[in-house]
Amino acid sequence: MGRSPYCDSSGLKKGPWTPEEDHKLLAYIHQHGHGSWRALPSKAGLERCGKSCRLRWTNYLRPDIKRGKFSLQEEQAIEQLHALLGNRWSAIATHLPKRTDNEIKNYWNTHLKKKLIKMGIDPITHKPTKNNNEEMKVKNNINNSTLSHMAQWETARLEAEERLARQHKIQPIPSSSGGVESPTTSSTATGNCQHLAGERGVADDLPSSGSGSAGESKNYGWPDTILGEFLRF
DNA sequence: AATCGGCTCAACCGCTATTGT
DNA sequence: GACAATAGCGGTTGAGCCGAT
Repeated sequence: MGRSPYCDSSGLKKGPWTPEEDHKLLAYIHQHGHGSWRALPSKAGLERCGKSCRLRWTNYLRPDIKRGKFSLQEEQAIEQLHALLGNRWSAIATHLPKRTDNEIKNYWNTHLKKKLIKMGIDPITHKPTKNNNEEMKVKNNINNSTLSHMAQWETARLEAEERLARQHKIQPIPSSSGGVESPTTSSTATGNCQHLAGERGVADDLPSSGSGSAGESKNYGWPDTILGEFLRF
């Protein structure tokens, strides 16, 4: 495939963003939306590639981003979602409103992974690395059976959502968003999560097995009841 | 005060998926 | 259907900060 390179090397700036650049990007997006990221930098007067602009916006400048320390609840949610979804950070991010996949990924790599290792838990399998005490075993049995169930559910749900998305292309549904959501967040994790929250009927359409492609890590909205039950463990 | 090492996190890179022609 | 352009994802890097020595 003729894929364009990450950034044309011709004089485009790299590295940390300056406040002026942030301001230019923000001002442009507020006025016009991002439209085509590829075309945005020249229109906004930025010497950056579109990808860099998109990253800056989604990971830092978006108004619906919460920054700062992760709460205990968020931390537990990440641990449990990671046990279920693996390193699918964007999928995990859909369940943590206002957190970006990049932020969650960083937090996982710098804090949670180490914490689990310290506790004698394999951060990949989420199983005890050695024979821990009986209490741990019982706890993990509960978790594993729950997670296994949830994983099946998740796979099936992905397929259903995929079908739903295809239907929407044919027959677009009216948008119900009304919050801080900028016009540019339509394809972001948070946006999709909120969007799909109103489409939970898809669960009724669950197939028996699935092969949700790895790349399709968008649109993970869980029914609150199930997610709530899941996060209790 | 200097410097060393570990940690954090914003940003980059390479890839795949999706969309358009 | 083939190809090109674009969007998005996950892994990795490196600059800057901070505490220990």
